[in-house]
Amino acid sequence: MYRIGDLAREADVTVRTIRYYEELGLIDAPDRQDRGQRRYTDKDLIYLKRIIQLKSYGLTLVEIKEIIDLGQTDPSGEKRRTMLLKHYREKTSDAITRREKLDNYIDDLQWHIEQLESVDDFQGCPGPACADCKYLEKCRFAVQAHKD
Amino acid sequence: MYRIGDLAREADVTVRTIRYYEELGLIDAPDRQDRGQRRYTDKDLIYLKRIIQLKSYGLTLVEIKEIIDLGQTDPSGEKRRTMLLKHYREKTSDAITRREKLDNYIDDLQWHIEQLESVDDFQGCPGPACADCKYLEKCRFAVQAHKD
DNA sequence: ACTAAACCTAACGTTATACGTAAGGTTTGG
DNA sequence: CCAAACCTTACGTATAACGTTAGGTTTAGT
Repeated sequence: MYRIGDLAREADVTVRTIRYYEELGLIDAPDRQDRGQRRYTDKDLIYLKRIIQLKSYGLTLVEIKEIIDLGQTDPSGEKRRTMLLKHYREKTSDAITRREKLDNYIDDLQWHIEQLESVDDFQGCPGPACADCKYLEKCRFAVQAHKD
Repeated sequence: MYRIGDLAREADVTVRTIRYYEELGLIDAPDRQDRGQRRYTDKDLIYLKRIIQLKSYGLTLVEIKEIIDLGQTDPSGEKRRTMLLKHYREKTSDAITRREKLDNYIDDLQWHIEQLESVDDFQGCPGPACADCKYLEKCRFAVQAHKD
């Protein structure tokens, strides 16, 4: 049994954060001892840590709630399972999209680094130096690609 | 020569956005015709598109400004080149870190999907069903890994 | 020469996220 | 018994990236 302060320490968040998550419905309102203080179990700690982990993946609290809510209702329906799957697959493809963008970004930085290391007049960019820049194609592509 | 509205259309942003970027120092204040309207060149358009591209990579306007500022000063110093390289390398490793997190997230979603597809009592999770869940290890790891 | 559309500056407003913080009172544990 | 930890309510905060008036000026086409 943890008191709220203990739970906060274990999960490395503030007490306010825990109450806030409860308010949002991210975690269940726990059992209360006699006259009112919250008491948590290990299971609660695991849930909380999962939330924090999802946050570290870049999800917002609202998105996390969506995921949690899907898992909460209707203890065994097949429809529900299907919905969950659909939802997870959407999340996955969103994430993959973001990943592709990140890859582009890293690639972009990469050739800028290469360019900096190899090009002489690295400050005249873009400018006359473009004429014989060996990264010209990537550069143009990078800019043009934005047009969709 | 573009007027601000033309530039906005070409880059698919609003006029306000362009003025705002100028305010932040992301783009140069362009030459003004006689009595005050902004006139832009193709070079300006390229700059603007590059900014938009960097935004699409998930950078904030402040981060974009940092990158731009580095490229602005001191037209030929070697120190500057070194700094730029350092900065770009930092950005790269930040991005790689983010990509790793994204990968974890995708992986996480992936086995949740697999679990949903194969586990019977997918709602008793976590709970007694954990005892013979074949994803137990990943699950525990996912939660524990958060401790750092 | 006229006029509607486009432009100008200045400055306040907006939406969203994720809590922080203060106030005033109650519970708990050593 | 008392300080530390807890409780609720509710207002405050910070940042981001523009949106939106308001009130006036410029420009381009007829």
